[in-house]
Amino acid sequence: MNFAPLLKYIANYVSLTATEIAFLESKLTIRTYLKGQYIVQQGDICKNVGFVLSGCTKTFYVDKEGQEHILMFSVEDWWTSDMGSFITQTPAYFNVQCLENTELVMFSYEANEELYEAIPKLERFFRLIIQKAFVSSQERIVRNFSLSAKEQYLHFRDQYPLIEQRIPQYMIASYLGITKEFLSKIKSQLILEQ
Amino acid sequence: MNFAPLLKYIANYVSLTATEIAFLESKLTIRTYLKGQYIVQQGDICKNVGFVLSGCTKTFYVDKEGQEHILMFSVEDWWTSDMGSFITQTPAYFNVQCLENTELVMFSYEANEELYEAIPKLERFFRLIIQKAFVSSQERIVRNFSLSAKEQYLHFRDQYPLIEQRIPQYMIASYLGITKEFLSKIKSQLILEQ
DNA sequence: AGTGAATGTTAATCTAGTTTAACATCATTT
DNA sequence: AAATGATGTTAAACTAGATTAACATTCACT
Repeated sequence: MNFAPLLKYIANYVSLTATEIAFLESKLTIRTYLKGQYIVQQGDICKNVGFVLSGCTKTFYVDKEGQEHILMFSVEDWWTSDMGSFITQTPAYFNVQCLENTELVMFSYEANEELYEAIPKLERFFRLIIQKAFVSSQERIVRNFSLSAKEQYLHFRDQYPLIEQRIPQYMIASYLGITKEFLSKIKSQLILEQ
Repeated sequence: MNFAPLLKYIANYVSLTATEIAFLESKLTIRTYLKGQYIVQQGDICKNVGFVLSGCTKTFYVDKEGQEHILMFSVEDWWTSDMGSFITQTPAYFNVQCLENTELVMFSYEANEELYEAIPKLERFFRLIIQKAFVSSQERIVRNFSLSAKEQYLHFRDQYPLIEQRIPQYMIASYLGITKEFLSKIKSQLILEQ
């Protein structure tokens, strides 16, 4: 059970005693999924929030035309879940699927509640990371309506250079909200421009 | 000092004792702004999160072309601030301006920190409301790339029928990420369709 | 009541990004 | 090495929404 990356991550926000760490670990589980497996499917109740130890997932939504829209990718040291489903324990709107073999630390709904009761510092920890997630979600909304597709792609490439290498281009197009054909055009334009 | 709407709102999430309420109130201030006044300007450090008692604000971003993009409206029982600036105490990205005379309960950064220390239930409260804000921000991203402008307008009208009455149409267009001319076209189409 | 500013409408022209469809490349399995 | 499926490219035709510009309406103030 390798909780080290999670503990290091938490230590950026709050500091836990040895006893608290032991209690925390006792409430968590580690689970591995194979490439292609679903962690959550649209309509499920999302029972866990996962912290990625290794691998990569995509969170996406299939619209009424059957089109897939990718909301986020999660790699090492990121979180993955359908937060809406998790917090209200109602059917999920999103799918979460593994793009690689993926190892996760699982925080179940019940474990989270117990952890908040027992260790208020963890409530602070989650408040802090959700605040950050909220802010970056808002920033993305702004980018959506103030940047062109090309500018958004450049921003993505800039901000997540490592993710771009690991993920097929048509999924990046879906994340950016454009077609794979248009992303291909943008990339060939960028090559000409250099 | 009329904190009643705030206390009622908080009671939906956590229950406070009379002593806790007294302490909370001692850390808060109420401030009124006139229509047109700025609560936060791009570049300021956002010192407060405001809870709207009455009135209405818009949170917007001015892009490099000078175009204004409205991220949210806040009316009674909603929150208003530049959350990114507030949590990191760095210069704001957004402007917050009053669309009506507006009365706010102000939570300063320092007050918030003291409140979290003194009353862990308030840390829970903020965690819960930020979780909700994060989820609705994600839902908006999905709508942005899976709905047409017309569908997005109908969704807005459905979800915020009262807000639509109070706000000029060109600001609603800005919120939806379309031009006022196109929103006008959509509305005349909808009238024909009936 | 009349004037100017703010808000809203209409229509023509334009463009960023979509759709469709055919083809190219790459990786995996047999 | 051939075959299959997954991924990526190119180009032509199309469309949702932007831009521009002229005009209409409503509001707020003297």
